[in-house]
Amino acid sequence: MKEKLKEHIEKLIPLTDDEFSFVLSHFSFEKFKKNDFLIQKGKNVKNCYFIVSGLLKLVYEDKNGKQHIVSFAMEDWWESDFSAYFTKTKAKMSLQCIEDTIAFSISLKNYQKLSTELHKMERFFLKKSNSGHIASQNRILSFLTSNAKERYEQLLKQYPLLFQRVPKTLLASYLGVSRETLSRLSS
Amino acid sequence: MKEKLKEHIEKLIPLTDDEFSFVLSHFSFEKFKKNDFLIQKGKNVKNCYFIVSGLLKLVYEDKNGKQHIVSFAMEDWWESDFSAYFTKTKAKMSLQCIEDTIAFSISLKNYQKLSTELHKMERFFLKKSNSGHIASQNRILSFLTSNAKERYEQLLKQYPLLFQRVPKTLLASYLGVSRETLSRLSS
DNA sequence: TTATAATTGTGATGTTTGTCACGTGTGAAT
DNA sequence: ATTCACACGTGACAAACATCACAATTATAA
Repeated sequence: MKEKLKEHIEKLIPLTDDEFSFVLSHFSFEKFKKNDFLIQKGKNVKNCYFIVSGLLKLVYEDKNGKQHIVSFAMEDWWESDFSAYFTKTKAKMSLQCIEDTIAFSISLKNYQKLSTELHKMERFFLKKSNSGHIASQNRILSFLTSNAKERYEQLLKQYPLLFQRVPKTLLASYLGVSRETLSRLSS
Repeated sequence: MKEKLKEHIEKLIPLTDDEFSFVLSHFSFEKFKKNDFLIQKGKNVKNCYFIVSGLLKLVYEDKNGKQHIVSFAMEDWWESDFSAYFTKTKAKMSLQCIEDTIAFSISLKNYQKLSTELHKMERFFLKKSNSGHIASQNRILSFLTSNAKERYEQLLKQYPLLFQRVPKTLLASYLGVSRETLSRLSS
């Protein structure tokens, strides 16, 4: 488990063993069951999570109670309701397990402490944040340039495994189309 | 001009005068005319820009030659083709002036140097990147939860001034609808 | 000024997508 | 074994949106 986190960080920033021990001391290790909530809308967001294994959905519920999937979170991903996390406000979204999940969590206090005390980690978080931003921009682009069918095919290509792991309803919700339309696209 | 940048940074991170001088030495000051390109697709992306005044569009051109607006950039914004900038690859998007524009630019080398040598600035960039990520996620949410008319009204509410400054065609391209549909929404 | 291009609105029409409804199959729980 | 929730497909219809075409107005440049 520790190795997973270490290898992940070292893809961007090499760390000595002592440095990694220091890093690790800022995290907690947590296990969750299918359907558990890591973040619940309306509540405080204590942590940001690094997913070791499992699968989650970051979900926004609109005024009509309809659920929209902002993101799937899987192995090697960092996820949270970042807006609520960083500004210490109530969650606007929920983060819920689609499968049993193992994760490391870090509180905002520890995130800031770690950033300050180990410069390398601030650099790591910066790089991660930049790639998150770029990934979101690409998703925006897919909405601008592609119709439902094309977005569906892009998703298939990018995450072929996702297909067998999550119900089509959730894929539809991620793609921004109705369940029925997605069903007709597959045929 | 300098004051604009200083005030902007100090909204997040206080700086001494000496520190700000040091920061400033990493930037260049540039002026652009309407229709000028700051970034051109297919070319290298030398800089990230802080917009002092003016208005720009970050545009992606699809395989059919159709243009899609990923973002408008205006006063107090940071903009670039971040993916190409950070990975030193060719631009997939263009950044072009809609109006005459004044900006500070910073090269990747100086961005990294500044981050390393003045810890505060790495923290500043991290905060900026986080808010950029959050803003993009909100835009994704607007595609998931809202139809063209609602997205149009949200845009109006968020940037009322934009309306008089840019042709409707560009607004339509930002919203992901056709020019004609947008025109009919307004009435 | 004059010519030319860009911007905007609007009608007609077709495509895409959403919604409602129904049926079937599957798996989990009692 | 039976019940019940969930997942999935599909038909019928309505709504949203795109595309093509044309006209009028407003910049812009020669």
